[in-house]
Formats: sequence, C-alpha cells, structure tokens
Amino acid sequence: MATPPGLRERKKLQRRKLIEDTALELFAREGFDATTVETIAAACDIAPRTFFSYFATKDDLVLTDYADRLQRILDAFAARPADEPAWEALQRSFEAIAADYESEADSLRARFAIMATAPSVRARSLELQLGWEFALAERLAERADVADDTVARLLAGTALAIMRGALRQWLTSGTDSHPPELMRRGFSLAGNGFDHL
Amino acid sequence: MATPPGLRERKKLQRRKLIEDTALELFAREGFDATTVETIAAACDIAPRTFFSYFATKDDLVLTDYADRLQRILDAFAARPADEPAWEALQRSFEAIAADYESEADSLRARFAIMATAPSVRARSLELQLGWEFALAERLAERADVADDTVARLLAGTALAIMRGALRQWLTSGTDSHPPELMRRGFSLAGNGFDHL
DNA sequence: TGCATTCTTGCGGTCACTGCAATCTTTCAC
DNA sequence: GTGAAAGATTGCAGTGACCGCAAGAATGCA
Repeated sequence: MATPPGLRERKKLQRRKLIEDTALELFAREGFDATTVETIAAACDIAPRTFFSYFATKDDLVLTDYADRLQRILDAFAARPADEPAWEALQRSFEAIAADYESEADSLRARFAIMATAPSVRARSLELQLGWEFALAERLAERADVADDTVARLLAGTALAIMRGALRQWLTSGTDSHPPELMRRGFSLAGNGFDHL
Repeated sequence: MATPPGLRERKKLQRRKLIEDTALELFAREGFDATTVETIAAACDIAPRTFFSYFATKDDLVLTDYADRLQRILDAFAARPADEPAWEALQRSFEAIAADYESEADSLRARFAIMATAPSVRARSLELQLGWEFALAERLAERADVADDTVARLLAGTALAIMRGALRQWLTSGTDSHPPELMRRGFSLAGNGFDHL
C-alpha cells in the first residue's frame, strides 16, 4: 500500500486523471455541450469506446471527486465522539471537509461553472448528493439521540442544504470569506431554528 | 376564460393529457426504460416527432405537474401577511400545498415509483426543485426579516428538504399519516433547531 | 371561401452510451 | 524466460433520445 499497487493500477489511475484534466480543459475552452466524448477521446489518444471504461458518463467527468468527498464526510462523522449531540457532530464533520475546499478552489470553481451551464450535470450532482443524504441519514439513525428515521433524514437533508449554500456563496462571492466559516454560519442559523425571524 | 379558449387549445391540452396518461400506464406496466418514446407515440397515434412538441423530454412526462405545484407554493406564500415571520409563512404555505397531496395520492405514488427506479427522472426532479428553491429564495429575500440573500437561500433549501422528507415518508409509510401533519412536524423540528438533540 | 396561422409529420442527422468479440498487454506461475 | 490466465483496449454495429428543417394538413378568422 505504501509503494504502488502494481503498474497496471498506476497506469489506470494516471490515464483516468489525464482524461479528466483534458476534458475539463476542453469544457472550459469550448463548452460542455460542444465537447463530444469523441473529441475528448481523440485528445487523449484513446478510442472513444475506451472512454466509457473510465467514466460511466460524460457528466461524471465533472463530478469525479464526489465519492471521495462523501467518504470524507462519513469518516469525519464516524470519528466524532458517540456522546456528542448529533447536530454538533454533523456541524463539525461538515466544517472539516469545508476546510479542504480552499485548496481545491480552482478545480471547484471550474466544475461549478460547468454546472451553471449544463443542466444535466447539475441534475446529476444533486442526485449524487441525494445519495449522500441517504448514507448520512443511515449513520445518523444509529445515534442514540436520533430515534426516528425521518428525523435522521431531515437532519441529513438540512446539513446538505447548508453545505450547498456555503459552497455556493463561497464560489460566487469574493475571496474574503472562508468555507468553514460559511458552513458554521449556516449550521448556526439552522441550529437556532432561524430564531431571529 | 370561463368558456374554453378555442378549440385548438383544448385539443392540445387533451392530447397532452392523453400522452401523459398513456405513457404513465406504459411505464407502470413495462418499466420506464423499457418504454421508448416511439412506443408511446405509437400508442397515442401520433408521430414520434410530434411527441417532442408536447414534452421536451421523456423524463418530463413523470414530472408534469411540477411547474403548477411551484406556482401554488409561490401563490400561497405571496398570500401570507407581510408582517408574519418568514419561517411561519413558509410553513403555512407548504402545509397548504401538502393538503393537495392526498387527492393526488395515486398519481404521486406512481410517479414516485418511477423515480425510485429511473435515476435520470430522479435527477431531473431534484433539478426542478432547485429551481423552486431559487424562486422561493427570491421571494423570501423581499421580506423585511430576511435581510441576507444567503439566509433566504438557506431557508428555502431547508423548506424544500422538509417537503421532500414529508412527501417521502407519506408515500412510503402506511396511510395512517397525513401530508400536512408530516410537513408541520418537519417544520417544527427544524424550526426548533432540532433542539432535543 | 380564401388566407394566415399553427400543427403535424417525415427525413436526416448528432451524440451518448451499450454489448460483443477480437486483439493486445500485463501478470504471474513455473 | 516462457506460456497461459487475467485484464485492458479497441472496432463494430446498434439503440434510443432529441433536434432542425421544410413540406403538408388542419384550423381560425375575415
């Protein structure tokens, strides 16, 4: 695990990354719709058919790190002490992943821009997030303080909404704000039941 | 406006409904993916090309009433007194549309079942809901007590999450629960900041 | 009845995505 | 080092959603 797990795997990962990078560049330059899978394949010197053994969907190119990020949220969540209130555990977990955002700012911005113009990507993104919601709700439901399945679902859904909001604001506003801060603010607002209203 | 607005329009609406009904029946019987647009068109005695002048997308067949429902939410929201707290206004508006659910139970159930199996439909549904969130956030931002745009967004996002949860629970659990009740429960939980946790 | 408007339809085409079977590469056992 | 097993790449042929266009049919109105 320390040293590479075989040349085969390494090549596969390398190539995957090459495809992704090439594609994102093309998307940025020519637009998402105007860039065909065939073009991407050609630019990577692979057969069009091969593309689909790396990515199931053209949309997925823009959303590669989603699975990773979910895993990071789940890990962070699992690492919280069991006696911590669920809401607080959620907040801390999301704050933790928000801290990673800043180092990926450019990539996120590029992907966000594509989502803004390509409905299918936006839709797929939301669907993946629904998967997150589900996974997170499952973990939440295991907590002692979250008896109900519906409550778990609602908690997860709210957390995700906060996350979307924070990410969105960070990416569209200037650079003066920081993701963890925005995330905290969202959790704080919702956690107080929007009580200033 | 009282009497039909011309035979042409009536026919168009009629036909639209025919296509929708036929399609939903086919989906239920054969499955969403297994039913091609061509099949639907044939069953309706129209040319395949004509289908697309009634529905932009095969997916949209399952989500026909989304635009209407959004309008109903917005209307209900606009009808709330201006001095009412935003959160309460939201709750009342969503409760109001939840009351309509029960009369459409069969249709909703059928559509929900399709969404459960067809990812593209689910994704499209979420994307439409994002549109709702946006529209609702705009209205919210006009309220005196919602100064911030981000707060408006967050409020709308939370409300939508509550709605999804309520709808989901109602459709998957037995018939012993009622949508407005579930909706109220969700709003109550979030409105209290999940304070029992 | 005749004309303008609007629908319907067929045609040809694009593009994402798939299953299959052949070919080539890497791995690994000997 | 060789050869066989396992895995990856590729081409081919096909499906199905969806689109632009232009011709033909239906409709509404004068």
